[in-house]
Amino acid sequence: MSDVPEPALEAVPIDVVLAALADPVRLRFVRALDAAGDWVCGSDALRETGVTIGKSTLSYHVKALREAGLIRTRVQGTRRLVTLRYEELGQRFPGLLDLIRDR
Amino acid sequence: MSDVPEPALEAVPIDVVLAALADPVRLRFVRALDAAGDWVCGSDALRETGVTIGKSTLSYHVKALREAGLIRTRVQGTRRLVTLRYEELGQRFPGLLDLIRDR
DNA sequence: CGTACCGTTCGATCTGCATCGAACATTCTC
DNA sequence: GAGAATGTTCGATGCAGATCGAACGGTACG
Repeated sequence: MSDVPEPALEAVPIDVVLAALADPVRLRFVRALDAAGDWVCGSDALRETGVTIGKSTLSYHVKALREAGLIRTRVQGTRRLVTLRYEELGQRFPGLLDLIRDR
Repeated sequence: MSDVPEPALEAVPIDVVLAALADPVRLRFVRALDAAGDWVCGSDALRETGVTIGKSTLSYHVKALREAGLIRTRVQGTRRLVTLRYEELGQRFPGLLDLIRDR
């Protein structure tokens, strides 16, 4: 179980969220997570995006997204599963996820 | 009306908008424009933010915001008046302006 | 136990962006 | 027409962020 520590969304300013979403790799990654809609292995989600980056870079981006309050990370064996924080995001930043969905 | 050319909002991807808003100076500037709620001189809006940057830097940011479809620029004498593109933004990116309003 | 797998951390590097100052353009005013 | 005010453009610079590879740390599984 043991989740990776994450910030309370109330403590996250919109500035940080916008900065997190401004990176093209992270934006595509978040969209992939949204398409998955549930807990998913980060490497798998990355593969969906078609973007190829090193694993250290992915780790860097996942950390950025977690600290921006966008995703949650759970340890499962040798893997890390991630998911969007749908409920909390909907409360704190209503409409945010709708904005980044395909249009 | 709007003398300075601006993109059609349909042609602007959300990526560009997010990148435009990710800069702290531009975000504060947009908030100042939103507080004004109407055509306003960019230099005056900047003064409201309390941020002090050179005029060339302001020009650079205004251009970025315009090309991101967020603001409209009108020439009035020796000045440039700017305003948020409220109606179009509300249609193309509903909830976007609400997100960046104080919370 | 040893090995393969998945991920993090760290240092180095490189690129893009924000910033500035100087020069130029435009318009208003006297 | 001269000068002041506002703003744009351009070249140079500095810095933060994205990227990589190497080394390390757990965990599953033979």
